[in-house]
Amino acid sequence: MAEEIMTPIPEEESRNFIHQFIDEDIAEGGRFQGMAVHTRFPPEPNGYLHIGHCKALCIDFGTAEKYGGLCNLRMDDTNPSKEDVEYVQAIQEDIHWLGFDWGDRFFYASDYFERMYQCAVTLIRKGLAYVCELTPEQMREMRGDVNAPAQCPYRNRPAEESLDLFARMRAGEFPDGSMTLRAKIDPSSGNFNMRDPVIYRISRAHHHRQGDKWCIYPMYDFAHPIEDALEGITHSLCSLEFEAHRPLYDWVVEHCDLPARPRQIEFARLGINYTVMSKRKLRTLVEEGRVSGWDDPRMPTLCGLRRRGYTPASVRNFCERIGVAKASSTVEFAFLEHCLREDLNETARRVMAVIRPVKLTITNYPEGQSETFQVENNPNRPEDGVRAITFSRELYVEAEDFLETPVPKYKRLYPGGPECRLKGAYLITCTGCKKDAAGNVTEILATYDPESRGGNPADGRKVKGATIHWVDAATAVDAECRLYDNLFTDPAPDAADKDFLECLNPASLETVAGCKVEAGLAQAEAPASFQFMRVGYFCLDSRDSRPGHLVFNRSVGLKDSFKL
RNA sequence: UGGGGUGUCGCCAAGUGGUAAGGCACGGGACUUUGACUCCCGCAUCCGCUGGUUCGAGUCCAGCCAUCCCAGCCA
Repeated sequence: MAEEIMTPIPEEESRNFIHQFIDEDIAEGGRFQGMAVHTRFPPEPNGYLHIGHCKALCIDFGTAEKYGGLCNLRMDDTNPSKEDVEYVQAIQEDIHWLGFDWGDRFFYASDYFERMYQCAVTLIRKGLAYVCELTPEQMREMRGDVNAPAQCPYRNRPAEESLDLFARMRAGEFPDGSMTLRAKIDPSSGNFNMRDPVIYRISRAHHHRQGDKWCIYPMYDFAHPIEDALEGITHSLCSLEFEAHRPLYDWVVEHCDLPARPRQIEFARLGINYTVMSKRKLRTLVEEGRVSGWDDPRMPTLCGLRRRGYTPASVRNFCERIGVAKASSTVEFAFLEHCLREDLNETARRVMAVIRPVKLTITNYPEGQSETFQVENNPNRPEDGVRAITFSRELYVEAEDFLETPVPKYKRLYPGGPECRLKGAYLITCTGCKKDAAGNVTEILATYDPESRGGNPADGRKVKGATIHWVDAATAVDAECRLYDNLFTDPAPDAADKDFLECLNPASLETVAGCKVEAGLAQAEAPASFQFMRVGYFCLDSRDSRPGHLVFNRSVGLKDSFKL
């Protein structure tokens, strides 16, 4: 039992700059010394989660776990005009699919509206907020510039007056957009977020949970730190674009008499080449019908990746391995594919299917005869068992596995070519082919060695040719395959000066009919991923579960199969 | 322009003053009942640039260059 006496190699502690900050915070003399680390994942329910959110999820949940703390799930629903319940459910499902668990800590920012309102009143009383009647245009004009501070004729409105006006804003006395509550901070700050930012606006949009209870809604910069503080969050991890908002975050934390003092730390969001990640752009693709929906297998959404055959483990592993830093980066799609291949190679069942079939006749195999072979489902996992496949005189093989005149180094079927192995069956030698009037190969002819059952030659000789996949023509089932490729042809469709719709890849979806698959595969339960002999990985479409409808990841094909 | 960030191999990314980890990609080889997988080997004399401090700098200092974000009553 050598493995029992071997001391386990400790997992390499993965550390990033966030961990360093937290270590300092909880160390003696730190901001949160001795306290438990508490984080949160705060999606706005205005779209589906994508793989970029998985990175945030890994950071939020991962950081809490690393420090033995907790991570809350919170819907950041402070802008009713963009949000919808449809997304709340989908977001939860996708997070669970990835395997993250928020326990009973599921919250809505909108549940804090009353307390946020009280915070605003507190600010007004302290002389730190005032009701402003400037129109959006006026406010923009009066925001000032480098040399000129912002101006506002209402800035010195007495607290009593603002208190009254703010209460009447809430009561619905004023039309949308006519007034705002502004924080009184610094009209001449170089950071425009601090030039008396709006913290409440009037909007009569219907809220998906609060209904029409409110007609004033808090702005993100005001609401978020309050949400965090109320939940006892110690570390509020978010993406880089909020960096310039941190002074405001801290200002709210300091002046609203909150029960906790959370700290915001920013990290670079995920970018992947050949794809777009912004919700706005993904929404455009859906709304313009460029894809079939948020769960189109070409989308980087979690539901899309799921239909494409990605496993939760592969997506999470990808997000763990790309690291966490502050330098904005664009990870190569190839790395995501690698993570999927790595997982599927270990866990996926192997199965045979022929995408572009050509008949192969074993001329010396008795007509009418048939036999059954037992083949392993996964050579890496014997516990996955075996399945039975039938074999007879007429088979189908991949059209690209035959060439009438071979190219250099070709080691598959061609007249006079090397002995090849039909995976799990017999050794065969190509003797010729039949063609139609147009010269297309319609049938490949070969002879087999009866003394090589299971692919093992009786004399133990080495096989020079390749091992190729096949299906029995008598029992194969017709299937339709959808082959997916990158949605964009341009590596950087997200680039600022580009119209990302112009970069769409017209060949991102190819439907191939007339594929031949093992009978068992066509009956399998969706969703499941399979490794497809030599050509790639595919899964049964989890949405369209009709037998024989396969999603094939062309771009996640087994690497480097012989190219003609 | 003002404010806030970032610049280490084609792509991520370690590195916290002592002489450039790792992964992906790529190239070569071995092995192989998936031309896959696996396994070996190779792949930054150099860390945006220029100076400076130091016995010694990717790591400290100064200047410069590049690039990203903000300047919504979005988040």
